[in-house]
Amino acid sequence: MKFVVDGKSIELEKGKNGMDALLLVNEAAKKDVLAYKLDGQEFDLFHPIEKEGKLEFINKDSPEAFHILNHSTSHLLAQAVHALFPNALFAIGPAIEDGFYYDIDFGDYVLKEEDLKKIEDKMKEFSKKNEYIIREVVSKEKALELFKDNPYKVELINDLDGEITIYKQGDWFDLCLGVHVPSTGYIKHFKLETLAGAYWRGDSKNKQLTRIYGISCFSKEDLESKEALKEEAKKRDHRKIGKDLGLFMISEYGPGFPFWLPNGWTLRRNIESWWYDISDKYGYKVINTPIILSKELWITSGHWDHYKENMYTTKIDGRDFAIKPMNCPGSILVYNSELRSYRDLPLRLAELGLVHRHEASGALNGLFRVRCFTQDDAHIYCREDQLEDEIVTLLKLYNLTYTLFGLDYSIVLSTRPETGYIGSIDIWNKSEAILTKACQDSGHEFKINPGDGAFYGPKLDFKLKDCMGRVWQCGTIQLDMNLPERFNCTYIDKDGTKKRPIMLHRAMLGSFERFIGIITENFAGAFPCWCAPVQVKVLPVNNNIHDEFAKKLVATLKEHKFRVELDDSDEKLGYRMRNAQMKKIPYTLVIGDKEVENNSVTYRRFNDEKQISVSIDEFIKLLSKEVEEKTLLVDPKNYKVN
RNA sequence: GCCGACAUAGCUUAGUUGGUAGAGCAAUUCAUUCGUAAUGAAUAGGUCGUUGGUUCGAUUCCGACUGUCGGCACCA
Repeated sequence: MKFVVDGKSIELEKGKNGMDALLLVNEAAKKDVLAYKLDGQEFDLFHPIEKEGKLEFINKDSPEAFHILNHSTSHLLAQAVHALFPNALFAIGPAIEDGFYYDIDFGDYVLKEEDLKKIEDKMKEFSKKNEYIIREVVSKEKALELFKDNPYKVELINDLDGEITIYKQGDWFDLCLGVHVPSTGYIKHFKLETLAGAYWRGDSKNKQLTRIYGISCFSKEDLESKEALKEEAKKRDHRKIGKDLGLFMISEYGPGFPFWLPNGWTLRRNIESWWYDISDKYGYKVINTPIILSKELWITSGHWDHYKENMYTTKIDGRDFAIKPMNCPGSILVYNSELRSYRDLPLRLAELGLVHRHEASGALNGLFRVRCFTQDDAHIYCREDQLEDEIVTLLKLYNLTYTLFGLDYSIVLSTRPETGYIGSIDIWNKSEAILTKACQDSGHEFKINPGDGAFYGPKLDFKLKDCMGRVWQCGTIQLDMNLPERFNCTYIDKDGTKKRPIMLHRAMLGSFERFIGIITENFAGAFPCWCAPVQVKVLPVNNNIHDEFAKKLVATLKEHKFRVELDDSDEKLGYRMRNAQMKKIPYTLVIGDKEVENNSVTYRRFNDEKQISVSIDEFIKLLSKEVEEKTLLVDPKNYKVN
């Protein structure tokens, strides 16, 4: 057999079943090879091959290796569970982005957390045996016979056509496509993490199985660093930081309805104030529409048909009303309230719209998923010839916004679904072309999801990546050919005829609740000076001697609209400094004899031990500049939470 | 909504064959007035989520409810 390795062609003698040849290659390459790729396709090390091609090794350092190892670990888990619970029925056990899981039907037995330890120990036993993981091709009939006692596997097999493969290790075997590590001895450093419920085939009509999540690494260090990353994420949890910093709370009297506390509301007001500024600058007209509107409006918009189960309703004077779950119909009523000329377009109506949606109780999650939230919504009504400019400007605006909060992002374009769409193909094609070009020109990471658009138009989604590498979907830009039709929106064109405007929905932050949750975790609560709830803490060294000066300083800073607090409590300086640092306040000023004498301040910036003395005027200048330039307080990527 | 776990002081939490609870931080008072991440002492603070049941007796065992957490489903 001939392979190309590192650009060189090598010839190998084929062994009994192909594996010897590859083990030879392995030997020759002197690498820790788990599997290989031939012309880009992955194969097990023991998978016999007959053809020539470009051969690449998958060794432990390659990006595919983690996936393969975790997949094999899920098999090891199944082997162990089978040994301990012979009646358990196995469904599916794939590798996922950060580990693996296996969905198992334990019958009437309720698996306990303690059982995980037992299973782990059993897995270690099997790992020590270091059994080969052997791939075998069987006929569909043979497969159905082998798995006849497992209805899940039978269902899977019945959906399969062509080659059916099973993988054997010792006397355990499982239905699987592969690829796997050569033997169970490769699986050494793993942990079973959590138990969860999951519906068979992801359908809530089906039975719920027990899902065991785990993670597997090639070295102890890797496993530990992955665990550490999770610990780090826990420390940044916005629910914890929200409590520590007094940002928000959720009462049991209002599940999913957050309360904003003074610090959180200040933070939000600052972001809102920035949002109003940027909206003015980018030519938006800001409006506000009622949160309760009659049911007929929601019938016209189509929301009633689709989402009535998730809408809160009420009766007023015997007439049915609903609390708005979206702002678009309100915006459209504003658009339709006047006769519009082509000269009026583009009309950009923005709104901080408070919406309510009845989310399932199990979906609620801190500020990330709530039942009442404020969207930074806008609806742009424009002519077809204006669409491109609008999109290009929007992309600029989005870029500026996400950069401001230290968030990386990528763009996903979802295009026309195959069926069930409305509007002319012509407009779909044109707008998709405009969206594609604008995204490509923006130079940002950009992907297309063909057929994933809504029935009423194509959309761009913005996937934000925080410093922990987690991805959040916040911003969207959606073209809508549906609502302008339903509400009969028109404008009078140059030629005096009525035309239908194109409607764009857009939200950058998505919702303030969710977005503040995300940036709380991204910054770990160390918000940039411009939006930080408290910007400056003033600490007099001796509150008998320096208090007067400190109070005057606080008053001066307040005159300059800074958010300042004085801490003249009866505590040592070190203690008060500690508190200020723990509250992640950008600047802590220490006022002692030196400062009083020189009419100066000595400041310490958050997360920095340097002490710098400057005159009060210089400090004001410095702070103003930082607020003006909206500098990040910490680089989220490098900031380690205590 | 579904599967599972959890619920003890403002916060973090200890509390096993069932006999009504301890601690640290925070708070209050007193002393201390201190130069950059925790000064000391004292005091107060708990229907052990709610509610039924078992029991002579329940924070502890069982059930229901509410809420939270980890997932699943859902997310216009």
